[in-house]
Amino acid sequence: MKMQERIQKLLKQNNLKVTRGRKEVLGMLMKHSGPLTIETLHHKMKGVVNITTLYRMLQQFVSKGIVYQTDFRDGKAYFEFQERHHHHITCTSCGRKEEVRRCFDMTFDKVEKESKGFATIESHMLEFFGICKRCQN
Amino acid sequence: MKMQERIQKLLKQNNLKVTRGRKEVLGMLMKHSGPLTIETLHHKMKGVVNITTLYRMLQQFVSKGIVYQTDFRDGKAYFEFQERHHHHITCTSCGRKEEVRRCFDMTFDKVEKESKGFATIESHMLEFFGICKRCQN
DNA sequence: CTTTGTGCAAATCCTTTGCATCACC
DNA sequence: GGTGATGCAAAGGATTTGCACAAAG
Repeated sequence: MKMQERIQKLLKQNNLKVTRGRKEVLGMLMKHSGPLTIETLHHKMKGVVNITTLYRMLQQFVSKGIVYQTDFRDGKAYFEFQERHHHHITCTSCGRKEEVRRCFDMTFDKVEKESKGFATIESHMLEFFGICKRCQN
Repeated sequence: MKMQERIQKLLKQNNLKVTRGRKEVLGMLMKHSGPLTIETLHHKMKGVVNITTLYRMLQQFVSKGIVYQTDFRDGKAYFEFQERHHHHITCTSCGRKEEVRRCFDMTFDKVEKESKGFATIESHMLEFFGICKRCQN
């Protein structure tokens, strides 16, 4: 399936109107591998969407589960398209990031059964912090 | 070992001077179970430490691994003493939080071996999001 | 034509910085 | 006494809100 088709379907499935802005932003997130801040995304989308709209759009995407929101302890939110679910490791010295492909979903299934007050688990956020080889020297 | 003794030792081990503010903040974090925002902590510490100092203190504690910093996608940082390492599940509807006691460290050890550009993993952040039983009805 | 999305400007909230003073070791 | 810690005021960034207008279904 072509990307544009896929985007259209994704939006409709989630009761979101198919607007130019949403198509372009989702497209950018799909093409770009790795987490993006609103600021970076806004830069890439110059003239397409206002930054306020971007905030509102991403909030919706996250709540619908289309986009993964994460945090690297640097005071801003990061967003990434959920192509194949994965995580990251961030260097606490220089900020360099590497993708962690391993998926823990099987392990995490147990959490759902053990969380008494909860009906369902919808998502999780997992980030690793360490020192990269370059910084260790 | 008494709490005050333990705090003193913890600070010295990490080359941090033993000040009244640090002792009281660490003490509060140890007594309180569950993650606290700076704002809440500041409220509890009224007259003891300035909010700026609190920010600086917590930054240090986190970088030393004494305190666990996490994020619940609500725009503020949360801090918790690392008594026994654990995680949380947050209701995306009402914000209710439950402790997730299960520890995944054994599983996560594999990540270290697989992260080519990284020398060590120092910490990780893991949070679950879902719907609590109360909100499901 | 109704509902939902968007842009703009302003407001709000969280966090950091600079600098002078103070306290621990 | 010297280094690191603290307080205060101000600055800096990220995110949200209100409202009028525009676009999608």
